Amino acid sequence: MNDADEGVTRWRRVADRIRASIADGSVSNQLPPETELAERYAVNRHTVRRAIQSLAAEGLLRSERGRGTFVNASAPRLAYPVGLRTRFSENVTAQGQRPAGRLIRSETVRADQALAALLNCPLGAALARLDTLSVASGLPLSVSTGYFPADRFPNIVRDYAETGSITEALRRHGLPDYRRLETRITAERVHPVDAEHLDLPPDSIVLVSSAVDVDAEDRPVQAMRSRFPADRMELVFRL
Amino acid sequence: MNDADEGVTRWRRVADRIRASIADGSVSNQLPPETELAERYAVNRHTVRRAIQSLAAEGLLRSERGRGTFVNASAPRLAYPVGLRTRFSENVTAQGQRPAGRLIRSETVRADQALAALLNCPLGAALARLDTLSVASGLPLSVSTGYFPADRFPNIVRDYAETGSITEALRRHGLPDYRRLETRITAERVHPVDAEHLDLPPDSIVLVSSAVDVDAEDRPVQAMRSRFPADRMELVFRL
DNA sequence: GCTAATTTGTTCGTATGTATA
DNA sequence: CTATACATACGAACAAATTAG
Repeated sequence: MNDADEGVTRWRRVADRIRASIADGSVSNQLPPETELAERYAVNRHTVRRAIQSLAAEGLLRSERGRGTFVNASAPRLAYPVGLRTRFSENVTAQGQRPAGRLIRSETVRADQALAALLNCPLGAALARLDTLSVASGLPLSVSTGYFPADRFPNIVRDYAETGSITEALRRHGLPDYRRLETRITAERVHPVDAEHLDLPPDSIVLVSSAVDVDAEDRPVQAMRSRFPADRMELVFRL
Repeated sequence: MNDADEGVTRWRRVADRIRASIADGSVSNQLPPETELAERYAVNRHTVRRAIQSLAAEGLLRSERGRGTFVNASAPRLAYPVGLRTRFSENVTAQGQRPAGRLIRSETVRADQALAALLNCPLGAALARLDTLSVASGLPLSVSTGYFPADRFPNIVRDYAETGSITEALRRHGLPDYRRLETRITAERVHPVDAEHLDLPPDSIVLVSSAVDVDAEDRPVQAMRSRFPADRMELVFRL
């Protein structure tokens, strides 16, 4: 406890030394066991664990029970273009992937204040809620919750289940085209249910995209809220 | 600890009970002390701390040394419009806030592969790197790292330091206007240095916006990478 | 396929430091 | 100044998952 203490806690100093050993390449893939690190840095195993936890929270490390602690390989993110005519299937096929949409859940709900405002419909109006999972080449890319006016799109659930495509389901209701009005982006920790569908660890980060699509007459068609794995995806806006 | 164990760890069960006590309103502001919770749930104080840590990571709780543990009030996110002519100062003033930009750090670097491609300049070209902090009404909104061709904007650092505005600094170099070419959005855990500047807990989430601005002749003016606190901000794209 | 060793995860106990009321 | 409350740190033991033999 006497060496250049500087008021920095031990676990931070351990974390810094681990970070440095990765930066200078002396550790590239797997870290030594916690017990060994504890001995090397002359601290308790708990202190090492606290340091590793901190680095894992930054995304630098990843611990696997029974196996060890590993340096995270940072794979390039998949670019997902968002624009006036955002279509999932077009985006994916443009990158040489096989798209697929699967219905997770559906129900009919009443429009609350927020949904009524977004969809420009009366409070309490019947809405079809569709929870869908988008997959490209076996890798889950997003889970989306979409709300559609039930009177205008009575068979949206069946049509989506049959085609796996919102675009196609809407076309069957006589809507040849629609466009994106506005997209709001934020990020948060993944909801446990979404983590299951997206095959993500429970402390992962998701990009949350909230958007409204409108038809040619500017009437709202759907309000949707999509969650993307932040470490696999990048949303690209070209203006 | 024999009741319906289900193989769920104790700290998770404690976390669930705390979450429930918040959801049903029996705890609205401050949590009881850790020692009291430990006694109430018949577990060690460490187990309570592990549960609280988990809920804090979700953003539900916030611990303050010497004071206690509090339920986080979820404030509505500040909307930050992004478009062809994204200007920090205009965005902020439009919402009745007082904008301010402060220079954190600056240096001259050589363009690596990625920067050369973004800025359409030779590999190894001199670039001015500016790290800036944007604040509105005392609340830090973003940290940005911008790269500018050093030959074209020799005094960018001084001009920014004097004006606190990139727009104004570029104007002084004879560039009356510029526009946003493309914006790429993803999210990640905050870097410790950024956490300091943004006044964020070390495990927070930041939205990362990577963009290139170009002049009227489509020549790249700056490549920038901005980090926004995800729990305070929402990026809005209107197309 | 089974067992033992390895490695991370959880839980207790105890003590001390540091910020706040 | 004292009491309270969260933060750090050590030690010990066992559980759970994986790997090696």
